[in-house]
Amino acid sequence: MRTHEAGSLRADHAGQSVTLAGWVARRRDHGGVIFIDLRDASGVAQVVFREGEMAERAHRLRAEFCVRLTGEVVLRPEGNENPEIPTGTIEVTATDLEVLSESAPLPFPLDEHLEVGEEVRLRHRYLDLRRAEPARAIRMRSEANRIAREVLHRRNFVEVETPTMTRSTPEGARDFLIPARLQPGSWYALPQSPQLFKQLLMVGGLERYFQIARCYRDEDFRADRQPEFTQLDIEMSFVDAEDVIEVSERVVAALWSELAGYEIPTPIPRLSYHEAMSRYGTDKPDLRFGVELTDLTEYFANTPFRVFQAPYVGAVVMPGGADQPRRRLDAWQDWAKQRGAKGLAYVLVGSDGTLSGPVAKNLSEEEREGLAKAVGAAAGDCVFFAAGSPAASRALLGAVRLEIAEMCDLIDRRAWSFVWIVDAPMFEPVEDSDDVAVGSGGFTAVHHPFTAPEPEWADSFDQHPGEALASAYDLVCNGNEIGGGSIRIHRWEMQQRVFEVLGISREQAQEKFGFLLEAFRYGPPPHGGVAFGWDRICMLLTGAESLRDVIAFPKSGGGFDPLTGAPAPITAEQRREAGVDATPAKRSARGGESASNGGADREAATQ
RNA sequence: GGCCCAGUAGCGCAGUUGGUUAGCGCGCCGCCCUGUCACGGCGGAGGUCGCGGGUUCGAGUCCCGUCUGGGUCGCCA
Repeated sequence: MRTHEAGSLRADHAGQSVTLAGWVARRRDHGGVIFIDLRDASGVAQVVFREGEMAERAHRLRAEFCVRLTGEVVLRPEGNENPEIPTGTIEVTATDLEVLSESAPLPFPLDEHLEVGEEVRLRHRYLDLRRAEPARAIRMRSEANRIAREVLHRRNFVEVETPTMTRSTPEGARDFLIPARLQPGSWYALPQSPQLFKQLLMVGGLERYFQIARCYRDEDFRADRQPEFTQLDIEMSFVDAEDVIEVSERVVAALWSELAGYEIPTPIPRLSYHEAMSRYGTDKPDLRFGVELTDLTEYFANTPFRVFQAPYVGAVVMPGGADQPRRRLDAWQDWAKQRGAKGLAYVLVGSDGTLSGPVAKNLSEEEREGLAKAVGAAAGDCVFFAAGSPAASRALLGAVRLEIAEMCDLIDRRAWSFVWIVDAPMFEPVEDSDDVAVGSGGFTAVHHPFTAPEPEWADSFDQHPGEALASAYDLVCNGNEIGGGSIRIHRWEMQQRVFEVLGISREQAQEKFGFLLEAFRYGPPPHGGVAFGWDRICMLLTGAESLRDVIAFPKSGGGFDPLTGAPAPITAEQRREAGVDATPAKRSARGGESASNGGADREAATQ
């Protein structure tokens, strides 16, 4: 249909007759001479129509008409080159023009220079995708898929598709459900991740599995959360954590090398969960800047200030923050309250080193004396404090840290920082997590209930569940968790002990995970794996602002698809046929009723 | 579920303490234009001010409710 792609034409094509096909990106009509920017997937080329019939026909062209044309490639007249575009030295003098299809007036201009609201772009995503930037993001994602497949295929991984209509898998989230017409009243669930299937594939002897897997979680929306999202899911047999980390680093290094032109220094440094929490107040620290938390619990052990008579007192320093106007400091209070804190105590360090602010006068003279040194504050800085339970206080200070980085512009936008967070606890007390516990043991799994302990805790994790460390690892890039995984428990006895800590009875375990436990009766290999949040990785690699930019047809808030209008009501007939309202017939299926999952699993989810 | 912001022409936005016929830019339609490249010139069309109620002589503007979108906390990795 065409002989060349528009964006491929160069000066060497001069003199050739070419046939192009694409869209009218822009028309510049001078009456006697008309210029058309013809765009196809490869780029744009200028087409010239001169007087006579060709000009007459070109005059009727409009934006986004789909056309095919033939003409001669010629060098542009001296002084008329356009250095802005790769094809700027040439133009095509049209000798024939065929309108393949016309376009109605556009709902929004396909103009790189204009801002268009996201909602209208998504409603007409097929038009949005004709623009350079959205198209680039989608193409880059395709490259990311290719690179991951190449790395993994080279290492003899097997790409396997797992079901999307399944029994609910135990992640922490709500399931999307599909009524089963042939068993009215019974429902499939869409998988929250292929977690259990990939473990079954290990029992099945595949040894090295991967999948670019769609996952589904029915939770409320967030800036970067979609109800359906993609993981690069990996599982391996006969490995320890080092092996999984090594493969993960190969994948990530290849992605960043090819798509971001950045060579990730490997091995990627590691930080213990404990250290991350105490130094950065989060398990996904952004290490592109400093500003660490200081633990002042000891420092204020005998403080007269009641607020600081707490199990934990910590601080974080805002460089140059002492000259913030009162209004700004008040805004911090509101900001902290919005996060559920009572407020945000602060002390200003004056240019002469004296402390001011409402908190300062409550401190003892001794405390005031040594404070700046204790937190590493200089004259002109502002010190923010949080006091209370360690978890909540650190979380608040961690958020303050990010806010400071934003305000003081401490983040190098071109920098990449990667870090593994390791040695996370296996369990956390229920009261800390607010999770709906799977069982009633007073603990929930930090990762998921199939995560193995660190080898040194294998014998004793159930005696000290609050301290036991998991053989788990999370990969963090610029403060985003982009991947996570663990070594799994593969022996029945150990699994049983974990269930006991979680307060899951044998019957409950059988009901919820019976098919996995049965599989584990037949010589399961030691195994472990990892899953990468593919949407977020693509977002980071493309420099996109939003997850939606790297998804071809994303949903907007409330799970609504602005293009198709899904979800939509169904007819009474569909409703009846699907058995939505039917009561399930009693049957002795293995596993029993649909497994409700509490906050059992948080594997890898990293969306 | 809580909180914050937004919703005015196809798109992006302005609209003062409530006051005549709701504006601007782009786009669209028509005409003109032989070297533009975000072409230019002249003319024109296009509005349930998200929706519903209320206050008022009078509401785009004030109040209440509601819907949609974005952000955020809860939730969710």
